[in-house]
Amino acid sequence: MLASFGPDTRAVGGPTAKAGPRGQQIVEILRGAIIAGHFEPGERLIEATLSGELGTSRGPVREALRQLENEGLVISLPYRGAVVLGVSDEEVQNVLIPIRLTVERYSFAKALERMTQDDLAEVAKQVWLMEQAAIAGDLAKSVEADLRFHEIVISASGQTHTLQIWRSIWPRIRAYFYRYGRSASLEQMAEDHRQLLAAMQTRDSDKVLALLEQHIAVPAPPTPLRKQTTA
Amino acid sequence: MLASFGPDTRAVGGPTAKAGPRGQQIVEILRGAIIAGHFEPGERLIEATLSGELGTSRGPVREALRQLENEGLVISLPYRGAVVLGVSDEEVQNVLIPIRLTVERYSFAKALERMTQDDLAEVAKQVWLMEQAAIAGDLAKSVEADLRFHEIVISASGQTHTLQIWRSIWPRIRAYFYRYGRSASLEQMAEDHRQLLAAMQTRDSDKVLALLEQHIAVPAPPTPLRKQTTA
DNA sequence: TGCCCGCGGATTGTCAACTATCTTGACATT
DNA sequence: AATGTCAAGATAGTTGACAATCCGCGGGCA
Repeated sequence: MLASFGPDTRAVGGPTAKAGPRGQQIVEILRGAIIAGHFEPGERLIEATLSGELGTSRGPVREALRQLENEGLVISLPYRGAVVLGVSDEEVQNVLIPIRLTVERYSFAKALERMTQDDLAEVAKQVWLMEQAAIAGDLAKSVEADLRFHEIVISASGQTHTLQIWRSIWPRIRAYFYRYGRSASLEQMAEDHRQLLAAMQTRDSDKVLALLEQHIAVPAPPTPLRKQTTA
Repeated sequence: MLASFGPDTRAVGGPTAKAGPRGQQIVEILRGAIIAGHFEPGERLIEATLSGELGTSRGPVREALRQLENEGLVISLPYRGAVVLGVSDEEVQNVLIPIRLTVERYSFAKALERMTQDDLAEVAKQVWLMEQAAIAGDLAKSVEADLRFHEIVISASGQTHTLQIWRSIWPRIRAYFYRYGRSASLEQMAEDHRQLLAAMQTRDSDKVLALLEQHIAVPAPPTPLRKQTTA
């Protein structure tokens, strides 16, 4: 056990992780801890232990582990507990990122026809937040705005499965970049999204898709330093 | 409620669906019922009702609904229950099938380097079962062998996330083809897999990938008869 | 008439205790 | 020395009762 849950434990997912109608908070706490590297790949997560540390019963913890399993951050072995999964360079390059591209290409194209001015305003808000976070050097807030930017657009496309798949892919990619610090600069990130937003405002489909590919395509080639296996 | 669960209710997933260390059977029963169309898209699934009909408590049913949610067959609304999801032609063509292609291309290429003779023998067994099922006109058995064929190969590739993603994509595609009867003939299906197996035995990567694309690519263009929405 | 408010039913969310199953290690057997 | 067997501990799986939440509906009020 590498992580500790004090009262100051924060999910990466939100500014005030306290919000949440149920023990969904637990999902965010655990996801944050895994993505931030407070758990090592291969580490075991035991329901009873976690529920004790989080001050709740096993029910919500159980549910949280199920969701993390769907997000690919954890795998649960019957009567053995859940173990934290790693992500290999290879799978990110060959599977996760191509899938993300497929999902987002379709979503953005679809969303261009359907987004209202209000939707675009909401997207613009995230870009602004991202710029502020970049100036402040706040990685967590940048990532949060990034997440929302894409989720707003994909939601606007109105395609249930597409959104659901995106939500199951994104945390793994995020964990990968967090763990190996392979992110572009915050400024570059904000700039990418600003251009994307500008193109969306003009409803220029070709331009949007070109920017999108560029944005999602992996910023740096994999450096085969560690032989990272998935367990 | 359109479905009834008698003692003869069978999951599509296996010959003897009784097997299973836990109420995982419930997942298979419900998945089978949804895919077979015993539930209409939009129909509500209530934990208490299902647990009563299935002769168990709400816990296992709850867990089953979570898994079905990951497989995209169901979506669960807090304090409102779970509802059965539909799949649109558009999402299948533009998202689900491209993702399946990405996953399987990578898996087959990877598996070619790693599969043992025993693995290939197990694949050959599925082809044989598929041929027998085709002769007998047994759709369920054909699909079962199809499932295993691909799962064996993807497992052999040893990529955790890839396998997990495939398992979350496949049920939706299966539900789509079941609902709209868009499958190729059983004979054609068996033939596809026989050729695939033959190419794999020669470790001819180009040939395998070419056959794979052909096999997965949608057999017929979507007929825009019903405006099928996802809920 | 039209709108706000609160009450009641329906449904999931949470909990603590109980049960089934697996894993591990010690010990006997060959 | 290798292997089979059993018991104890650890862990998830299951259950039934209770709490929290949401939604619709009907009555009161301007």
